[in-house]
Amino acid sequence: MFIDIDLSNPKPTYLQIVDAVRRAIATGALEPGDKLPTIREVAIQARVNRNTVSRSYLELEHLGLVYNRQGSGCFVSDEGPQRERENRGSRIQELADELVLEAHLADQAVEETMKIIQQSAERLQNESSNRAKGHTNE
Amino acid sequence: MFIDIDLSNPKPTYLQIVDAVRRAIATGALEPGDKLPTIREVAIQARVNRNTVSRSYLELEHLGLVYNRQGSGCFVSDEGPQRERENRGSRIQELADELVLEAHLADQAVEETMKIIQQSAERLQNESSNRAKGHTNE
Amino acid sequence: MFIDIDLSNPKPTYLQIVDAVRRAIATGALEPGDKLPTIREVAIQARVNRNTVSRSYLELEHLGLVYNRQGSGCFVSDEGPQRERENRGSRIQELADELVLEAHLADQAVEETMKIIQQSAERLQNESSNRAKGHTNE
Amino acid sequence: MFIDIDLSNPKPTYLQIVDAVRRAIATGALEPGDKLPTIREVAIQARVNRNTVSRSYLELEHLGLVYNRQGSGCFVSDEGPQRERENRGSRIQELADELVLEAHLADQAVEETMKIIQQSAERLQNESSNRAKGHTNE
DNA sequence: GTGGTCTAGACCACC
DNA sequence: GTGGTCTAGACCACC
Repeated sequence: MFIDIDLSNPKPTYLQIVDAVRRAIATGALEPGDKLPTIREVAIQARVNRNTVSRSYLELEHLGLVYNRQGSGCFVSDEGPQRERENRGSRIQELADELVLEAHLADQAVEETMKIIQQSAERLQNESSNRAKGHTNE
Repeated sequence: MFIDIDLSNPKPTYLQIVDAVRRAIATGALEPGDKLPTIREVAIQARVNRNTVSRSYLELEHLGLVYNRQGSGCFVSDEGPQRERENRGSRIQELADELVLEAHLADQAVEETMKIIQQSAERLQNESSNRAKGHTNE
Repeated sequence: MFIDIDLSNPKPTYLQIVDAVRRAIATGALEPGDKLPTIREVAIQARVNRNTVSRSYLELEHLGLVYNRQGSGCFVSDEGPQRERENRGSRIQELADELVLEAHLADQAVEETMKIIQQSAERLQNESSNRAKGHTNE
Repeated sequence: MFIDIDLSNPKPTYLQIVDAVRRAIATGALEPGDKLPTIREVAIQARVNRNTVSRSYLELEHLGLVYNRQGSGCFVSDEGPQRERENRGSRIQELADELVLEAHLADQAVEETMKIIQQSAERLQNESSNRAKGHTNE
């Protein structure tokens, strides 16, 4: 699990780490019982302060996705993948509602919003395939 | 500029006021240099405490949309309309990107996401027309 | 009196106009009884909204430097130059105190602060002489 | 981090708290990811209302120095120390430029401005040492 | 009259 | 327990 921190991203660093782990759990890259990289390892790899990673792991524990065992590390909980699916469904609804509201306030037609979604999806598609190629060549 | 506070709305009161002003700036109802209603006026009209309105105006100042002048009032800044457009445009883009990412991680087809958007827009439409009827019957 | 608005300047536009007029009064370019350019003229020349200029003139009246006469225009008050001198003395003290405090908080030696003041003064000197040349060639 | 509120200081209490935290970040006493004392703790220690501290923490979040997490606490952001340096550096430059301009308009020689800075610095020095003695005698 | 600050006390959401 | 929001009421600075 490589975590790529984008400092220009307005999203706080610790949440970017949380998202990366959630994604790994959602896709099955991390399964129940799997050990996450140590805080120290993530800090070095992502070039952030250890405190920040510690904060991310605490957040993940609060979400019920992992459990931290002092001395041994951080592990994906048995309920992790299921919780992650549940969290995500309501998150999607929230985002959709807020997006529709903002678009409405900007006097944007629903069709225009749909177009932005479509373009965003294509961009994600391209990035994914590029990343796949990049990783192959590493 | 009439501000209608919806107490059943989970969005905090002070943010509902912020949104109302942002909308007025976005639509051109409020132009650079225009004076906003005084904090006391808004408090009475919207039936909220003066402190709550004060917090909204502070937030609007932090967004660079207005400036508050002790002894004179609150005025739309020259950069207000432009900032508002920028803020809103980038906010919509951010939301769309995050929505698409979450949908992708949930293995949701783009068509499904579109459907959720469509339903959310219809729900907003219904709420708006119900609110309009309510005002007519008052 | 040419007013040059710098939109990239964090200082609000209306305050930039206020400062320009104060400067003109301080230097004697505007004397008691002199008529200021009309709001409309300043708005066109400085490329800002008329509301903004209106706000600046109101502020100048509050400072006791000018008086606005509906239908005839805005004039420098008799007490203008003196009030301006008084305002400026206390303003300099305020700025010096805040500068020293910020420098202290940044662990900056007084000598370093002095150097910054010196450089700023030289920069102002250069700008002034350049502007003088520019105006000669106009 | 002990926060000493000076009730005789014209600077608002909530800004005195903001300054104390900024200082801690500037000096490295608080590092990215570090948890600030809770709002309740600061309120008790500094003998101010919880709302006042809450306002300070909100301001610090607007400055991009910390992030507040409901249920967890307030943490220094990864970009905190850098933002703090930038904010302070540009603030000092702004103040110096404005001071020099005001002094110039008042026909004040640079030497005179320097003297005012020097006196202000000595006054601050005396206040600090008096405050230090006060604490020793408590 | 205008916005700015502060307290006391309450209730809330998330944890 | 943590921060977030809100009210009621007070006093202030600047106007």
